[in-house]
Amino acid sequence: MPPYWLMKTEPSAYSFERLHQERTTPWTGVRNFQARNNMMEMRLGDLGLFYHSSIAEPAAVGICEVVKTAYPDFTQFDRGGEYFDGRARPDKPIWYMVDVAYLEAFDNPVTLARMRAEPRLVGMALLRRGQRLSVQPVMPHEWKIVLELSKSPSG
DNA sequence: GCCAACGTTGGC
DNA sequence: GCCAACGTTGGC
Repeated sequence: MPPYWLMKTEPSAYSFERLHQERTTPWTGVRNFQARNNMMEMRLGDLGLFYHSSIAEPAAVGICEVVKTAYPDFTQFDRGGEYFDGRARPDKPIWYMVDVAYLEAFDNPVTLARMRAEPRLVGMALLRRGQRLSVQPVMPHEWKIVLELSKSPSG
């Protein structure tokens, strides 16, 4: 099991700043089976890169920690809500979520462009052509390199 | 069970 | 706003 993860979010939907304020949040709204399965593999204390997508400079901005392992995503039962799924039943949930907590912000956000330019990150799931998974595994060496990059400004 | 159509994601 | 990639849906 991969020890590290990447949590992708549009900051307009849920930002790292907001997680900082709230300290912890349920990771609701994941509606992709592979991403869900990744969350179901998460263990307490697992760490994740917090990634801001769909902005001018997409970037990993900090680190979050898994503080509650997978349990049913309540938004699937929220009739009329954005994430409602009529196929789901309380005794047969389809979608799961974990709780994540704010851990630390990077001194220097590591932009997607910078990751792409790093030869040692070739093969990272995030950089694979067409990769859209909102919850991804991160390999230990990739984790190390991203953290290393965050300690120095780019350019 | 195949696969075309459709919808969504997300970088650019 | 465009569009490539790819997951999902549904007709057959």
